[in-house]
Amino acid sequence: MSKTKQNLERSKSAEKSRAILKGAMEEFLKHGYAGSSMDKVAKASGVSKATVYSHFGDKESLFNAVIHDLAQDRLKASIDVQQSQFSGQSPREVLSAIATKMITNATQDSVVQDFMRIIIGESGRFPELAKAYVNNLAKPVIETSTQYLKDHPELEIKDPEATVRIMIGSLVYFIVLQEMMHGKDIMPLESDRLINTLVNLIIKDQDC
Amino acid sequence: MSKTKQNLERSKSAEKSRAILKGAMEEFLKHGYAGSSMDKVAKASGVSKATVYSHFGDKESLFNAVIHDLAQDRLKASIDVQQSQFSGQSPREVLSAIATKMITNATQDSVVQDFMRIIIGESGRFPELAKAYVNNLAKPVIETSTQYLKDHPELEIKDPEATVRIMIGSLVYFIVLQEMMHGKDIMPLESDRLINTLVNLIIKDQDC
DNA sequence: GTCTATACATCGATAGAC
DNA sequence: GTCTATCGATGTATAGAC
Repeated sequence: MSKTKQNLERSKSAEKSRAILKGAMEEFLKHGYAGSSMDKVAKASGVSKATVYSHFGDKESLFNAVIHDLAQDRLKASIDVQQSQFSGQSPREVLSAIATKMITNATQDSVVQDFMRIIIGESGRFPELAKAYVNNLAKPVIETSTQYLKDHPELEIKDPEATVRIMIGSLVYFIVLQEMMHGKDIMPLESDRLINTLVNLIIKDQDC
Repeated sequence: MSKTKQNLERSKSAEKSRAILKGAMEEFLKHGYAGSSMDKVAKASGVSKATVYSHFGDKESLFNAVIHDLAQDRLKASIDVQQSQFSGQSPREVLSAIATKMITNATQDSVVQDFMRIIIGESGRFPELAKAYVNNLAKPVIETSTQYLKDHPELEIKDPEATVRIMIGSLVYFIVLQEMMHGKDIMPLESDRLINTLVNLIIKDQDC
């Protein structure tokens, strides 16, 4: 077999792998792990069931690959807390912008919500996947935000990491309760009220 | 059939219902909805599968009954925020006590964690169950705590409800990240640091 | 490598004896 | 009311042709 033909075959196979990963992602995000079947994954991917098994071994391995792919690529942008794009603004503006961006992203992107549902729901049966989420998504956000607070000693924040956990926790819980658990139908709350109160708590006024 | 015999039959039937509910609860909390089978539920309950169906109709109805039972009875105590038991203490002590109790309960009781996993994980496919959780568990806690802050105007809290959401959110996220998602192995944090920072944010010092 | 066809277990749900 | 036995559908996974 010629070298070009080898590469062609290899890229075709890689294409199938991506197609399977994409189909499996849709299926798992929609129906959960136990609620998904390899038959439907094969159909959604446009390949036969045997091809799915030849590429990913078994259902658990495929689920692992899907979640890791989501945690490493697809969702990195959603939680991207780049200080660079906020440079030149006051801490108050920066914190407000980060909070607004988090809530907007999670509210508009159904993949974010489905991913959080599955990663929390399966965290008991798939602890390694939960840890991958913590390492790849939660930890970077917390550490980057903590460093930002440490870089601004004029804010006089005694415990930056605990403060960041309070901020992130408030925002995540807002998304979980209002959007994912459909709480906005029952006890609505404007996100601006939460964000303003949060920023006012963290950044104390000078005149008091 | 005599009246006493009727009552005996009725109570026997009610006993079976409770046994089924208990067995189904174990099964659903451990394996999730799709991961549970009616065969295993029957085995765990000590009755035949046909009896399970004659009492609860189908799998979905049984799941509904289990979740509602958990949300209405089993978990009410875990989130019981009774001001009465905190009377006579300062607001600072009361808030610390509430936060400590929430974290302690959720950390020690695996049923609380499994319930949160399943109610969040299935909130997309069972929105009514998520709403039942909001109405029966989240809403009462938020409203009671909000009323407490309103009853203490000397704290000068501009937006009591938003403030409560921040507090509850911080605590729930701490439990989710550290315990349920196994984050304590990766990025440990003493709960006291979170609680102290939280209370200091909400209750401003007089001397500033 | 990828397909069709199939093996074998388990699923939700029910019929019929008692 | 509760059981055993069983139905048809669907589950994961694989064998064998190409």
